Amino acid sequence: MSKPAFLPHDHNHQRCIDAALAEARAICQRKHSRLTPQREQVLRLIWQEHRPIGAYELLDKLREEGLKAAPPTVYRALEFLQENGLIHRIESLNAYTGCSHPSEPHASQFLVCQQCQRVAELGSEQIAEQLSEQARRAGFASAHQTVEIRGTCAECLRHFHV
Amino acid sequence: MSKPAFLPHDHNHQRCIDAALAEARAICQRKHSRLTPQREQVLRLIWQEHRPIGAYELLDKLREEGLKAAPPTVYRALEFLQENGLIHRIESLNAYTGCSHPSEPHASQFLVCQQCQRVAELGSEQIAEQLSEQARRAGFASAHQTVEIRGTCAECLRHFHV
DNA sequence: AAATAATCGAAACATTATAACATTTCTTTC
DNA sequence: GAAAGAAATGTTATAATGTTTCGATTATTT
Repeated sequence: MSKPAFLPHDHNHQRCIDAALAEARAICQRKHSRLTPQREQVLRLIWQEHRPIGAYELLDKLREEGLKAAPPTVYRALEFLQENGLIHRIESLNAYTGCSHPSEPHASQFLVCQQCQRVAELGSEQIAEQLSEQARRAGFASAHQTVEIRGTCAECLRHFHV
Repeated sequence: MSKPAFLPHDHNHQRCIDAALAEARAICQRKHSRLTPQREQVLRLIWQEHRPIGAYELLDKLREEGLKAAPPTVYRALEFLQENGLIHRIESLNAYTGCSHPSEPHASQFLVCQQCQRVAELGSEQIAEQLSEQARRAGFASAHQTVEIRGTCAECLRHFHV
């Protein structure tokens, strides 16, 4: 995978959304996973935000779009999207964000900006390896890593002199 | 700091508890932080478990010990203990665990066993450094790292052949 | 002792997540 | 294309986690 990237605040985000949805459709078709209209709608709503979005925020947006949805509706969609690698859950925020390169399995470490709330994936296999290795030295067999770094992104550093 | 350690399942845990409480009292005295009876009680209850414990579990235990406690009682104590580096919050479990070496500030990565629910601290400055460095290359200023590895500890690997 | 700050009590409320079970829709098989 | 089975969705209720607010109490300082 490529380098981590916080896109400029003013980039054309519609392109991100369109690309993400197209990629998701392709992936699900390949895997015979059923990206139903509802699931795609949730994925689109997630991508429409620039920042991780909570389950109940999603629920509100679904309702704004006319769907008669209850919490399980959202959580089921989120579960499907996670299982298919299309979104990530940010544990430290209880929120969900679109995966920026869902086509290949990858290590995922997250940079979470405290100013603008945006998230970027680091995706360093090296770090993932090293974590697994250090764990192994303690006799521990790693199954899944949660790596989230809070801080300030480059753009916010410039703007706010934090 | 020293090597990460899952102690044997059958170690004398009372010693861990006593040592942790003694160290906590010393630290708080040094810092003029007020380790009140309630706060110490919460810390003890956390150490009495071998695994991370949730806020509401703690609440139940406080009540079992005769305290008339409400959620804020617990959360305030947890906040104090965290601020003073005496406990850690495990984000992926929404639960709290005693810090195994509170006297010195340290990097903290956690190994979380899915079988026995116990947690060990990795404490690798090297990994912490590397994460900060990778973030910095993306122009990102790190403030806090959450690193949690789910998997199976050595003892559970032997016992359960997972 | 009075003033100030820190801690605690209590009630209400807010947020996040799941359980249980009925119904509908899609897919497969005949 | 009809029946059977599997997957997805609807619905209601509830569990689990976390916060706000405000008043009372206790500790510390002056």
